[in-house]
Amino acid sequence: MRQEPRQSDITGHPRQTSRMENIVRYFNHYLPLNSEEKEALTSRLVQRKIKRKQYILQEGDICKYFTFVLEGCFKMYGIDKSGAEHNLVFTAEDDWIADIDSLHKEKPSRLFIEAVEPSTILQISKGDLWYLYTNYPKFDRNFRVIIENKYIELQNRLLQTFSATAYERYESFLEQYPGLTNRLPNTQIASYLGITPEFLSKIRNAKSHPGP
Amino acid sequence: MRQEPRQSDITGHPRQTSRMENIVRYFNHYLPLNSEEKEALTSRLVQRKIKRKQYILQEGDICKYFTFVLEGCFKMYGIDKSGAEHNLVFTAEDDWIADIDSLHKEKPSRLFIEAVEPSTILQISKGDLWYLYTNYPKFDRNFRVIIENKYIELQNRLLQTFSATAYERYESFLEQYPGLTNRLPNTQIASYLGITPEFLSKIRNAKSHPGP
DNA sequence: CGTGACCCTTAATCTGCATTAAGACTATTT
DNA sequence: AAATAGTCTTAATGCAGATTAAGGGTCACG
Repeated sequence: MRQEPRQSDITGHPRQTSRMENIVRYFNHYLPLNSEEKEALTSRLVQRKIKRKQYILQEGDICKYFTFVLEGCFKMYGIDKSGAEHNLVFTAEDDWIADIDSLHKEKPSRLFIEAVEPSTILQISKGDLWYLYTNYPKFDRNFRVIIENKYIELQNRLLQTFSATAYERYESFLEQYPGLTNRLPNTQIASYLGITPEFLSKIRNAKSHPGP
Repeated sequence: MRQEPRQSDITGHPRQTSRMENIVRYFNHYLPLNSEEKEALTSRLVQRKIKRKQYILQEGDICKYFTFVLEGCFKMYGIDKSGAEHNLVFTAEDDWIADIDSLHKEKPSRLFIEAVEPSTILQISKGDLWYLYTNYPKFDRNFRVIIENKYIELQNRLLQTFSATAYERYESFLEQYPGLTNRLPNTQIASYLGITPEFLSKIRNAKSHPGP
């Protein structure tokens, strides 16, 4: 049913060269950085390649980095006491991911952040980020806006969770993340929607064979 | 069952005097303001008294203000297509409330913000807030941290919603908001927990008469 | 190229919570 | 002080989605 080859298949062998320009371009959507700020930022970023299923944060660890995704896709999830995973967010290209609670308060995280595809990321440590905040106020501004947008996303998600059925939430997911639908297995989408894969299967079936 | 008199009963006739010093004290928990910043902030705040059940934001309106609660309590909620309310957050003394989505993008809100007690608030308009951001970088910083904390709160709430039963969520609510338990009717708490008042009643009953 | 680790689906059964209804109690308004 | 509107509880019935089980498909990797 998954028609298109995955991103990683298209790309072939990703080059090992630095791709800091992507993050600079990203900031142009907010308050663009001048050359001094660019240098301050890029000199503090570390580029890493992450394999599928590799963690960049595990439960119990303290989140040390704010991570920018250049390529690939991550899920951030918690595990309940019966062992089931619950996806809080997906994060793909040109987006940030971190457990802000753990990062800020330097307390052990209750979450995992795991690559669902082979990925390339840029990471900045908390200390370096704080340095940028203190010395270049524009970063305070830019990250304020980034967090605000993430807050809005979560707020809409929470409202949906309370006020819509699983079927409606699935429809919304398809509209909101058309790019991710073909990249993620249904088990992951089900976990994001707060239902079981079996029930998602039922929903998809009902959708393609609508009753009288 | 509600033993203690409400805040408003204790206070009697609240004075009409300005209480800007509360918000200045609040900012001391973040980056404290110097006298110029205090003046810039307080000269842009408007103090208002709000009656119980009065709205400061209604669905369809554009959210114009960031609101600081001096006294009283508000709920922010959405209404689903069958007319049921779903509380996203409660906001009491020394906390901020706004529909950030509507405020930022100047689009009609899908939410209501309503006083659940007679309240006193301070409001700053979007334009004035943007002025502060632009001219006093400390406000970028302080509001970044405020939003981050609100993001953390929502993230924890979403995780709980997915991974805990209604009974467990009720227990958490009691732990996390002991001060609000006696101030809010159970209908409002049920709406926050994502259940009906009837089922909350059942939970409370099971809690006080635990089976064998 | 085979074998195990996922993944997808169907179907039967089960359950947490909703819905509906109704009565008692309690605030708030007049 | 009465009228009204909101609140709390109990109980019967209903349903969305979980659980369990099982069969078949597909992909990664030795």
